[in-house]
Amino acid sequence: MVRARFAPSPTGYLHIGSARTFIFNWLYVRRQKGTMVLRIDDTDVERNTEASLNSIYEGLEWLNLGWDEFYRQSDRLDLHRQLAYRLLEEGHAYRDFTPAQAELEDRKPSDGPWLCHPEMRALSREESSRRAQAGEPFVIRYRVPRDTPREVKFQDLVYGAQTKSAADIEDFALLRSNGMPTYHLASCADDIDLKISHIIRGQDHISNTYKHVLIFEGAGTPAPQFAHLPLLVAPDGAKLSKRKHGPVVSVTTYRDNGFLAIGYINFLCLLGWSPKDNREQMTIEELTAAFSFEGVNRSNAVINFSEEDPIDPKALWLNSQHLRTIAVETLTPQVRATLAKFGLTPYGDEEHFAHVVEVTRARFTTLLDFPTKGRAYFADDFEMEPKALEKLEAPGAREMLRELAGRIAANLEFTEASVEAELRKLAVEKGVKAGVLINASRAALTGQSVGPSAFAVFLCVGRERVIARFGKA
RNA sequence: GGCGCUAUCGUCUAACGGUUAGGACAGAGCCCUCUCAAGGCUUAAAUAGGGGUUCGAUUCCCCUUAGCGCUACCA
Repeated sequence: MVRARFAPSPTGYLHIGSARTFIFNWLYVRRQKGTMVLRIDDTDVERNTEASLNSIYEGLEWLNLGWDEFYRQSDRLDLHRQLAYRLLEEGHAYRDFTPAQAELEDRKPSDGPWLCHPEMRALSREESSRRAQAGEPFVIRYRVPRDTPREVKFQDLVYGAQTKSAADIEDFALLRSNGMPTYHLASCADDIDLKISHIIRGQDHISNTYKHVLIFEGAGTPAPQFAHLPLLVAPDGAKLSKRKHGPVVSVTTYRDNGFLAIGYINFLCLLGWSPKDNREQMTIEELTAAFSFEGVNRSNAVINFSEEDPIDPKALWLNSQHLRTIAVETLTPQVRATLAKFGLTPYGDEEHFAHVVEVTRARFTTLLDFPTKGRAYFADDFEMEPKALEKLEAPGAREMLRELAGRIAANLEFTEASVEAELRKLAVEKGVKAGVLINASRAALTGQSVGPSAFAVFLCVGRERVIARFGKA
C-alpha cells in the first residue's frame, strides 16, 4: 500500500517548487491507488505564521487535487518526544549540554564540518541524567556511529544508489532545549507513525536523507522508499526566493493571472519530468497514467521568466492549449467567476454564454483575457483601439454600417449565414470589398481590429446590441 | 573549507553504445484567411573541456570546470 505525504512548513506562501512536489506525490499516489497525506510541518514555532498556512491551503485548494488524510505536527509533539527519548534510552542519542550560543562560536567552517562535542558524547548515562535532573538545559543529538568506519546508504528512486560515510555526518539535533522536536525528528517520527511508504521531496533533502536513514535505523523501522526531485530554479540558476524573484514563485500568482489549474499543473509536470513520448499537453488523467520516477530527470529545471515577462512562455502556451480544449461546461463557471471580479455578467442565457466562450477562447491565453480583451462581449463600455478606428474610418464605412443595421433590424432571421448574406449583398451594391465592411463591423462591435470571425461576433453580441453599436459607431 | 548532486539548442526535454542528435516553447519566414489567433509547412539553434574504455561514445569511467544543495537547538 503506497502512502505518500506532502509536508510543507508554514513559513511562507505555497512555493512553486512545493506545488510541484505536491503534484508529483499526488500523481504517484493516484497512479498506485495509494493514500495521499497532507502534513503540516510546523515545529518551528518561531517562524510559523497563520497567514502562511492560509496561503498554502489557498494554493492547494486552487490546484484542486485534494488529499486523503491530514495532520499537523504541532498536534503530535508527544509522539516525536517519545521517539527522541527512546533513542536516548537505547543509546542512539545523547544529551548535549553545550549552550547554543557557545556552540556557534566554536565552529570554524574553514577547517571542515563540525561533527560533535566529544565530551558530551562521552558523558556517562548517570552524569547525563543527573545534570538533566538538576535542570540544566540540553539538546538531544543523534549519536552518529563513528567508532568504526561505515557507510550510510539508501536507494533513491530518481538518483539511484546513494552512499555517504558516517564520518561526514554530524551529530544532528533531535530535540531542542525548549523541548520542541527538530525537523529531522518530527519528520521521521511521523513518517514511521503514519506508515509512509514513499518520501517524495525536493533534492535539497538528499543530504538530510542520510540522517533520516540513521533515525529509522535507530528506531528499528525499515526506511521508506525515497524519491528526490530536481529543484526548480530561476533563470540565473539561483534558488527561487520571494525576496529576489518576487511573486512569480507563489502559486497564487498564477491563479491570479488567470491560469487554469490544469494548465499550471501540466506546466509544472514538464519541469523535471517527461512522459518520453513527446507529449506536452496532457490532462490530469493522462498525467496520472504516465507518471513514473523513471521519467524524472536529475538536473535542476529553470523556470523561464524575466522582469518584462514574469510568466514562463511555455506555461502560457500550455494554458492556452487547455483553455481551448477543455469541455466548455468546465470552463464557463470559471469564466463567469472571472467576469464577476470585473463587475461583468454574461449576456443572454447559459447556452449563449457557452457559445460566446467557445467563439472567443480560441484566441485567448488566460481567463483574464475574457474580461479584458473580450470585454466587448460582456459590456457596452469598451475601448476603441486606434487600429479599429482606422477600419471604421474607411470611406463610407459608418454609413454602410447604419444601412446594414437597418437591414438586420428588418430581417426575420439572425444567423451567421443571414448576416453574411446581407453584408455581402450590401458590399456589392455599394461597390466595396466585403472585407472593408467585415473589418468595420468587427471594429464597431468590439473596438478591436482583431478577433474572431466577424459573423460569429454579430451572433455573440446579439441583434439589439449590433444595431445599437452600429448606430453609435 | 568539507560532503553530496548535476551538466544535450535561449528555455523545457527525447535519444537507457551505432540517429542526418528528435520534439515543444520562444524567434524568423511561408501557406491559409474578413482581421487576429489557431492550424500546416520551412528555417536558425545543443551534447561544457580534457583524458580514457570500445570497432564505435550524448550515452560507461576518471579529471577539470561550472552550477546547485547540505554543512543550525530552519524546514
